[in-house]
Amino acid sequence: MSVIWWIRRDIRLTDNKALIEASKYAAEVIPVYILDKFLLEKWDPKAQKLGFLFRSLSALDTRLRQKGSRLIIRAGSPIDELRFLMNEFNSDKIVATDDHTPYSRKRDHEIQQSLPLILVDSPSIFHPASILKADGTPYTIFTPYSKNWKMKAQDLVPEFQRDIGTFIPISDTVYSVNVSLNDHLDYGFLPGEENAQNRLNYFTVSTQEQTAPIYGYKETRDRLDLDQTSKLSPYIRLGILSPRQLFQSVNQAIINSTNEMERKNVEVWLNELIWRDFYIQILYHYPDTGVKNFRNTIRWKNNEDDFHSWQVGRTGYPIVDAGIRQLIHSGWMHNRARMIVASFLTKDLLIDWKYGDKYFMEKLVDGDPAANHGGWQWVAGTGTDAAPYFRIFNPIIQSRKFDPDGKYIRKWVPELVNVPVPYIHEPWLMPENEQKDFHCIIGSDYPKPIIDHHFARERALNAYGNT
DNA sequence: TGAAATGTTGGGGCG
DNA sequence: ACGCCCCAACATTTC
Repeated sequence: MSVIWWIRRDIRLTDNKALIEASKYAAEVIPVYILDKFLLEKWDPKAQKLGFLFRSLSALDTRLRQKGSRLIIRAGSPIDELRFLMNEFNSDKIVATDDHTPYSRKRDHEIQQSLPLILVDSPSIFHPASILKADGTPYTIFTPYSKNWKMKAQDLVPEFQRDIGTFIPISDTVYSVNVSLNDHLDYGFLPGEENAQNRLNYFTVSTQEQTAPIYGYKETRDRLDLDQTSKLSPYIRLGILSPRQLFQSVNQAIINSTNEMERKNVEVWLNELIWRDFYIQILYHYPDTGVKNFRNTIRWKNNEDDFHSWQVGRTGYPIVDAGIRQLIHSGWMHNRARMIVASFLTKDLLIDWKYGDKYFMEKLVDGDPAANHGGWQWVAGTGTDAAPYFRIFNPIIQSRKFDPDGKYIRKWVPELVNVPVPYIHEPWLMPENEQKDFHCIIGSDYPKPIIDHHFARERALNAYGNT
């Protein structure tokens, strides 16, 4: 008898409770990843997120081969594939890390009706059902949630298993990977556990030469030109890093901080991990968070031309277009840029956040339903713990504040590469002769703004205020 | 994890 | 010297 280790959002050997659990049931563990045809059909086959996934699977396969095993990848309907695999490998159990998205829960529930699927652990640090208000209902406001989270975290022993090493026995059946790993580029994110561990180490552990970026996170995280964020999200999204290890790294960084200011910086990043848990539990308790507003009804305009301009990064607002193009070209976007482009779509263009949510999910290598729905609803002012409806980002002010020299803009919007600093945030102000001098004619080389922000702001206040 | 409008204060120019 | 105005700088409120 063997046991199937069904890998989903836990593409790692380090600190994998499902793998440890699986190895308790049988001497032979069969590592399996199933490309879900229901999800695959919806995805652009050239999307970076697929490239990153394939390469991460490939990296896991390499690690498994070093241990005398290998990864079996199938494409199809999970329940059918699992049934085939159980027959082929004479398995009597399937073990997987639990997942709390509505789709995963429905799928797993259906599978459990006919197959012995055992779910353990969670992709969040705390299980979504484990942090509740005194009356047993879920939190819908972040601040009290985070207080409770932090209190519970004091008792949490953040220990993780380095590697389960020789626990994996040989599985000598060889299957071919039926997806091409070479069609996809993964750009900035190096796949696999080793790269993920290196990045986590770089971000959280200081060396003699330099202080770890986490100790400056509070001050620099919003700067688009400095790019001092952790860049861990794609690894966290696929479970290439375990949530326990993230928690332990943060704790260690707090212990290692040399002063109050450093500790405060680390706590801001810790807060981001708590936001992630918060939105995972929101989606768990309110499964329609992705399809309907948590609060408020907005009369969207949903103009198709406007949406298209936004999608391709041709709104005429450099900071908005830079963000979108970073997403298109790298599969990732700086967090500050995400807020700016999201505010522009929902408030300036009055386009339903669901369009933006869907677009982000298609493009982002770190696209996670819970965080994405939560973030979009927050910006749109329709969410659980939403930004007030009148909080409308001014793309010019944001640009000046967080990309003062236009370095980020010039990197992603090459049409503007010669535009000098005084005009970089609002190039339409350039006189015609300067447009010629800088090889950037507004209206042909680079678009005119598709909407006037001051007009758009008033319109948004009306649309939001009258609901 | 905003921004604009409005209010207040105080310094400097100037008749 | 004085009052007046302007406006920058900052604070508060409003959307």
